[in-house]
Amino acid sequence: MSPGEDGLIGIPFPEHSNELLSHLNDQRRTGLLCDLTLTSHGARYPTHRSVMAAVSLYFRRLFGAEEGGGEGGGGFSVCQLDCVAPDALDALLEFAYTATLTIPSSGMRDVLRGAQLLGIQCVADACRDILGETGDAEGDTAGEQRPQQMTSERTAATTNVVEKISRRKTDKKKLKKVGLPHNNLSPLNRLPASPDSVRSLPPTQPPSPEPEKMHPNLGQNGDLRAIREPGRGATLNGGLLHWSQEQPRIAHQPPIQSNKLSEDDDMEGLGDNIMVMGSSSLPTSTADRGTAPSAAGGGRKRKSQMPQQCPVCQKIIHGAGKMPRHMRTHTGEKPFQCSACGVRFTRNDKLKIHMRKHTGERPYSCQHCPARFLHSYDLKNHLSLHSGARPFECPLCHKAFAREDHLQRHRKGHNCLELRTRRPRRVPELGEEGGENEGTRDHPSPLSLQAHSSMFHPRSMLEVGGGSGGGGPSLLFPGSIDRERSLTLQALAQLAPQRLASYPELFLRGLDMRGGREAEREDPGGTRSPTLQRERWADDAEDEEAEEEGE
DNA sequence: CTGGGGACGGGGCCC
DNA sequence: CGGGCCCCGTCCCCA
Repeated sequence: MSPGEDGLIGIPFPEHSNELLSHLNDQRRTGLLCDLTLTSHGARYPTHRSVMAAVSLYFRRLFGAEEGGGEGGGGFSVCQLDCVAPDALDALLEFAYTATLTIPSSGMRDVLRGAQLLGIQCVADACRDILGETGDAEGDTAGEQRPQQMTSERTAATTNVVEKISRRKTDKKKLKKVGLPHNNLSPLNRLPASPDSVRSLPPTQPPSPEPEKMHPNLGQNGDLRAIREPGRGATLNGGLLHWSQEQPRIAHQPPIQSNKLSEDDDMEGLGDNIMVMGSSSLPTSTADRGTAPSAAGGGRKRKSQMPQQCPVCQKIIHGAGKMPRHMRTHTGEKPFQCSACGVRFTRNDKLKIHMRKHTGERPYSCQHCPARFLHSYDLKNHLSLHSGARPFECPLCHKAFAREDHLQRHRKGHNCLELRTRRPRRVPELGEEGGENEGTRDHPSPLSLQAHSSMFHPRSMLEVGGGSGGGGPSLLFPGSIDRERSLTLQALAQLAPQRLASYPELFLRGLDMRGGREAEREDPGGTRSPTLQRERWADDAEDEEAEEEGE
């Protein structure tokens, strides 16, 4: 962008907001400049009125009313919130100052209650989502009306587990679109419980929810994503916040000592009263990982390091010493700063690569042309240009791409409007029967990509299943959505006959958010691989389609 | 819309 | 066990 017409130059300071929040949190911890004290059952929490007003609709109204009343915002300095459990209040305050919500599963309800009372919409949404109380994709709004007791531990565990699935890399993209959770405090039309009522320890009257109606395009995890991964996108810099400092608050729920409680385990573990953050102390062997997919896929060697479970996002982090690195994605801490340009990074190795830009070092050179690259994968991508290889083919229009992400973008953007009329030519050497040769992580087979996620896109299915039917034409298999849905539900029964039958929407959402590749990676060659399932469904659908064409 | 570069987070391997 | 290094997949941005 060129300098402004009027000569004004805007100099962005991307880290300012992050550092600001970090410093505010420091002030809160030390009690510096705190002008508001929240109390709950005797526990006192010094805080800042401005921060609370920024994050809580309740406080915003509370202080706004005061100012309107002529006190200029200088009203009371102590607010008794016995209606919010101390632990929940602590978690909410932590969220307010770090954009990261860290709570044990057992305290989820308290936090939800507190978030509702205080009008912290995104937190309430996240808690409801995890507890399975959100209105689901079928428009069930009963969740909000459902008595909390009606949601059994099993249900909570189930939805929790599924939520783990959905809380994946796709979050980053959507988070960036949504913005920081603080920013996501959308202007509510309805007001929270009135300040007075809250001050007088009022009923658990939800301030206002209906998140899905307010952000129909966000998906049910929109706010949750923002909470779970604050460091992404807008790069909230928690600054001094270290994950280890948060450990005490979850000390009663130690990370998994061993074993990979991965998504594939989730499916197995449904109904086993899994408390995600606590997790059962599973045996160290891999026997409980079901069919030991590593043996089936012949994939990479199982690393010896103990996997650890992130207390924030419950993600299993493999590899020794990787947890601090992962936690920086939550805290936004970027301790590695470029001495040349000041850009900060969460990891030292990333800074090192970044420094190549300043040194001019491009260690990866192409053997066929003078091109040189900063990254090895750039060279890899580049080499595909020389080879002309386009191994990633769109199953619908058969357009080939050299890069997998370009194919994904092609499909996600619904850029392909040409419907497949027949099964594409298959490359013989790839092999297609049985899925043994479906490709490795490093060299994914194009065949494995044929089953695109939208083959059974939950949204489209649910929309159609919701009875509208008359909406826009489906991009795939027009007229066969019901068939897809049935196939999907069929597969659901295969995946988890008893446990998932009641939660198809959650399962579908999880698969949708998760992406097949990741799932496959976690269950290579396993029978629960969504990618394989998709392939089967796709093949089934194709077979049916071929039959129809034959008729 | 596509090709290409860059950023970012996770995993494997090694010390 | 922690950390460095490397590779990978994914996403975003720009031309």
